Amino acid sequence: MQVSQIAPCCEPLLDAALDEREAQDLAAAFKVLADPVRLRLLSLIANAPDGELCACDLPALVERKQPTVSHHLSILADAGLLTREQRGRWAWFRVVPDRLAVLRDALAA
Amino acid sequence: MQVSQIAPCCEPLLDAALDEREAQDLAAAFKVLADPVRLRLLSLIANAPDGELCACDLPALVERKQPTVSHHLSILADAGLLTREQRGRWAWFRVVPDRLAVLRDALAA
DNA sequence: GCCGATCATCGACGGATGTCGATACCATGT
DNA sequence: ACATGGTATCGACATCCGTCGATGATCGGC
Repeated sequence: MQVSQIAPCCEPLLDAALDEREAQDLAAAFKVLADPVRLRLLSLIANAPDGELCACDLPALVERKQPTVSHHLSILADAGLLTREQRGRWAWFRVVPDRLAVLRDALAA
Repeated sequence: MQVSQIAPCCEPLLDAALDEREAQDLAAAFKVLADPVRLRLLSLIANAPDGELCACDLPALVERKQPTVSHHLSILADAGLLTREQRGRWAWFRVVPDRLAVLRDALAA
């Protein structure tokens, strides 16, 4: 999906008109959130017992096959919304709340 | 694009795990924002002198042809992010900040 | 060193989406 | 009534994206 790290790119939408590059960056960021599987992965990981979840459990939780889940986790991690930590055979993921805050600020009044 | 009105659908992402329907609704809402032309239209209209802009000026401002702009305006209006008012031959658009607030709340900590 | 398990990557397929020319619709002014 | 001009709709096209089977890479245990 060609994702780059979500970063503060511009004033809030309602405070100043976006130029073309700012609009592209912000749209790319929202595109990451514009998929129901990715939203569920984010919320499942954020609400997991210790704030982290093993990739091995996720295909069953979101009802998708393993390559599909891996694909979505990559997109979320590339955007900086998740961190990935390899522990033995297993990959553990945590959310990075600051990245969501960037998008929230773009929608501020 | 099959858009329905943006409405509060769920607890903030980080506060509770989304079920499948909530995730679909929220993803559909973010999909509306996941396009650079639509983001520019929103910010241009929000920052216009009287908070409104005539559709006739928009193709030049966003550098797209008239059918393309009309298409994006329809998507934004269907989502409830814009209101459309016909005045004579011209269509005037205003933003509905409350709808953006719904999405901002979904990203709250 | 081999095997099994976990996860990423590749390739292919189908459906969704952005774009725009052509056209239809509708309100206004002559 | 007609012509004009702004806007929405239609149809077509190219591209993008989600999905998953097959495969590859890597790690731990036997």
